[in-house]
Amino acid sequence: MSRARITTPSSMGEALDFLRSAMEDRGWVALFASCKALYEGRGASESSEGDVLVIIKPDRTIIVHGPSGYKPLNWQPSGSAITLSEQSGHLEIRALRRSPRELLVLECGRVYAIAALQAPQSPEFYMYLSESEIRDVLVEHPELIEEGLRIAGIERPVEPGFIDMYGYDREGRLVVFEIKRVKAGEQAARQLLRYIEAIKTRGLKDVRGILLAPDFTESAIRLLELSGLEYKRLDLRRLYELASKRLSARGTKSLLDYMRGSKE
Amino acid sequence: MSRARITTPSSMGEALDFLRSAMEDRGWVALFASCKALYEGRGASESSEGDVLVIIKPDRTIIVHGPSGYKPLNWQPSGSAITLSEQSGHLEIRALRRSPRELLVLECGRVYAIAALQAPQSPEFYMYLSESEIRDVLVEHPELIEEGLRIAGIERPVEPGFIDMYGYDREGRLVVFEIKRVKAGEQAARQLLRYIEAIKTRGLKDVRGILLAPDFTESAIRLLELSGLEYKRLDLRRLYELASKRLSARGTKSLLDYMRGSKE
DNA sequence: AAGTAAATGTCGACG
DNA sequence: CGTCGACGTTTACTT
Repeated sequence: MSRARITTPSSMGEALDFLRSAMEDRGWVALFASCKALYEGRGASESSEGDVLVIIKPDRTIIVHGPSGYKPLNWQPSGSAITLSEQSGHLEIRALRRSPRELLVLECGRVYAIAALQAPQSPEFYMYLSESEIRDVLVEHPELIEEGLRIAGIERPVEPGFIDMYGYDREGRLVVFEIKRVKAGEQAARQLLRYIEAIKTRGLKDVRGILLAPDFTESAIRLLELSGLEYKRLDLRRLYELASKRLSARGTKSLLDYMRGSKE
Repeated sequence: MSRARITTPSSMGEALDFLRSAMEDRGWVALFASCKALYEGRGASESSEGDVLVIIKPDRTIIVHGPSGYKPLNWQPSGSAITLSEQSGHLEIRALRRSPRELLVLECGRVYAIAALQAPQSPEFYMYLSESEIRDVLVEHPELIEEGLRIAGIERPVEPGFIDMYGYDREGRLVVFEIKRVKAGEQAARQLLRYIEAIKTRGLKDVRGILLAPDFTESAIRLLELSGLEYKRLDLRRLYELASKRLSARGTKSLLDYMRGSKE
């Protein structure tokens, strides 16, 4: 049996039946129709009838797209209660959200086509780079952090856990790094602080600690400055480029290869 | 004949043909597929393979939705140049935006279902051609620009961005083309000039630059003549006729398909 | 749960 | 082509 089903329904009853069965059991629906939208909630809107693409996702997010532009004409977020019915020759789709109370009603005069997909396998979408990939790039390009830095090791076990990366600055002082792939919060700052204090209690006084992240929360910066620690913003795009180069040098096709386009 | 068409393609070639013809005349497309997404531009992202819904709107907005949430996983705004191709059993969809320079590449390993809707045929929209479609026609019909011209490549990255198209004239001189779908202004002329200067600074002196558009502003023409560049008016009606023919002739692997491949 | 800041924010208006 | 402001902003994170 196929996971995908499609139809160009010849009647509203047929369309309704198809939609009902498609929406059972985590169904996913794309519906081309001519319809009118009514919305009431935080704002209010009413549209004249026109061609739209209605998407219903497995999590019951509903999105109504017009023929142009990035933004949907109407939508209702995940978890809204969707009910289908036939009203005097029209297919009516209602999506109700409880808090805040918002209602979206679609009145479809004509249904051109419906496609449905069962039980989607979600992509493990990840943005930019993993923490270890960032670290690998920084090991090869310590100048991105500061001039004269020499990386000496990674994943070094210390009392409370593992130090992501460490090295020595141009004056020979030990520098300990904590790397975060996403915005670093107070948690990350505290983690670095613990490592630094653990090292200092072992007698090594002249230690620098630097938190590396694409961004920092206010509270993280406050704690770092209070504790005499440092932080340095990472340019993820730059890191991404270098990581791609690294990977393509190993024969893995990366986005940069696509961007290079045709070569002669 | 119905405005809507649907298919659950049994091969990538079939999917590609369906998509190509669906994208004629400001068509809409909804595509259920398992695919991997690569994006680089203002940000950068990469996803593992997973089920997504790809929407292509009549204005060439492309939106990639995952199985949950309001926000798309990836997208490219209206007017981006969308090209379709088959790459070693994968369906590849590329959407290129020039300013800011952003590229989205979708590698679909499986295509579950495609639904397409033909937009209402108001006369002005009937003649709609995207920049990439104009370029594709010109690649196959360089004689529309001048006799003896040979097109050598498209979407070539150069310092400031991407060259739309380039080739060699009957005397073997390199010719760089900038294509505009609408009336070309000073901006477009400057863009071409930047490309030409970038190439000249690399040592290649004998380069021609030609701006291609249905019309030109006075200031654009002034700048072009001042800079020793050329311009050539495009006959959109003629291009449209050829584009329609191109798309209706399916299954024929064109030069474009080879050029889109990363190497020869 | 409420408040705050970022986003590939998008989108429109205006100089 | 910039900058400014609004958005049913959404989303993630802190309090």
